Amino acid sequence: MKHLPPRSSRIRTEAARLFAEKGYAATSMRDLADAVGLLPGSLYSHISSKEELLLEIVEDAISRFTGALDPILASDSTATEKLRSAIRAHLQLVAESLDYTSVVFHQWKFLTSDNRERVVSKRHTYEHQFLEIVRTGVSNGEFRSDIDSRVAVLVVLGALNWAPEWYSPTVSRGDVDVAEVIGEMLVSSLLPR
Amino acid sequence: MKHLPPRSSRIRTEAARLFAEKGYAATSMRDLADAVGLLPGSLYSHISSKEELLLEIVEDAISRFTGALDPILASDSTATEKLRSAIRAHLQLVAESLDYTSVVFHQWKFLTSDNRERVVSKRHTYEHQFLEIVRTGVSNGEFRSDIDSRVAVLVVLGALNWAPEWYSPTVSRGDVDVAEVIGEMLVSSLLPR
DNA sequence: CCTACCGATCGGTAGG
DNA sequence: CCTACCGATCGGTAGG
Repeated sequence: MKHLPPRSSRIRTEAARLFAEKGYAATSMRDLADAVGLLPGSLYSHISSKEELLLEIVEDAISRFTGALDPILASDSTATEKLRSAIRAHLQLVAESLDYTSVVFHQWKFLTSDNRERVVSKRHTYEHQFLEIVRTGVSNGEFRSDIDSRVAVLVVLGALNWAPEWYSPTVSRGDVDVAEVIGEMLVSSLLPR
Repeated sequence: MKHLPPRSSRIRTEAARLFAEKGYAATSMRDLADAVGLLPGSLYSHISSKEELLLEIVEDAISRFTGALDPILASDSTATEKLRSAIRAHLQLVAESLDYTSVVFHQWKFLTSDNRERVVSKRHTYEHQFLEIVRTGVSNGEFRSDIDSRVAVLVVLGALNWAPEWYSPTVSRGDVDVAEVIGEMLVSSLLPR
């Protein structure tokens, strides 16, 4: 019988689940306390505030995304291969931690002032990593040049960011690997015809 | 000097704006009352409840989307042309009514029981309209057959549903028509190579 | 459409 | 980590 994870990380996991499911604003600290088996006030010996909890979840999740892209960007693959790897890595993270991903993409708006700005800028970093791949591909002729690179990134990330809404371990259990299909579609959308 | 729209429709417009901006749960009836220049209690002579207001906004918006696809599906164009038209129509609606679109895609989760089920089923109808286009294209050879049609629809709608996050009248004021670029990318992603 | 108000619930804290 | 509680705010209503 394994021992449970330390309470504070248990709290973060449950918070991510609740924020993903009900939304940040509609999740009360009492909901969270129930989920981890504490009384509401007791949460505050482990966390400092509700928003701090959201911030930790969001920053942690974004770091995983940007971190997964670093080795891909640093590799000496073609832009086409890099884009395909980036898409695969992104969907892998989505599947691995659906709740965290869902929170980072849909709940970051509830952060206020400084917290919000920091997160927005980290998200821009992630978008920029994709942009770099696309731009490289356009300039060396791998990708078609009649498509604006920034729009391309928004389309690709749009399709990917929407994935937590429907992507689930079940979907990928079929005989086709859904992530590969998505990657194939999105890469194709950029290849010259 | 034009006269203002009737108060009840003004309430719905402002509600859509606030729900889109702050989220449904985080928008209070007091926020809404302030926005339309009434006292909180007075709202209830025009609407029956907060959720009813959300339901009206969401159902109205979905109807515009499915309604826009009807003539496209009924036309005798090729699947490729239909898909391109559907994408254009979708983005047109997004640009025209950003708030309503944002609410329909991100706030429908706050509907409860019956209301929620009705809305989910209307959204499925919309997805099915796209699915029909893609399936037709696959079976007559216009679209590649190695891509699962359902996944294709989720990718296309993912990219489109994400658009309210960044798509704005400003974006399309450049020398390129962003909607055309998106359409070109998404159609290309399905063409045989 | 306002006045005046309801009970319920919110995030968070003091003191142990 | 619990007991006991805070002021603020919530969606909504009765009566005019």
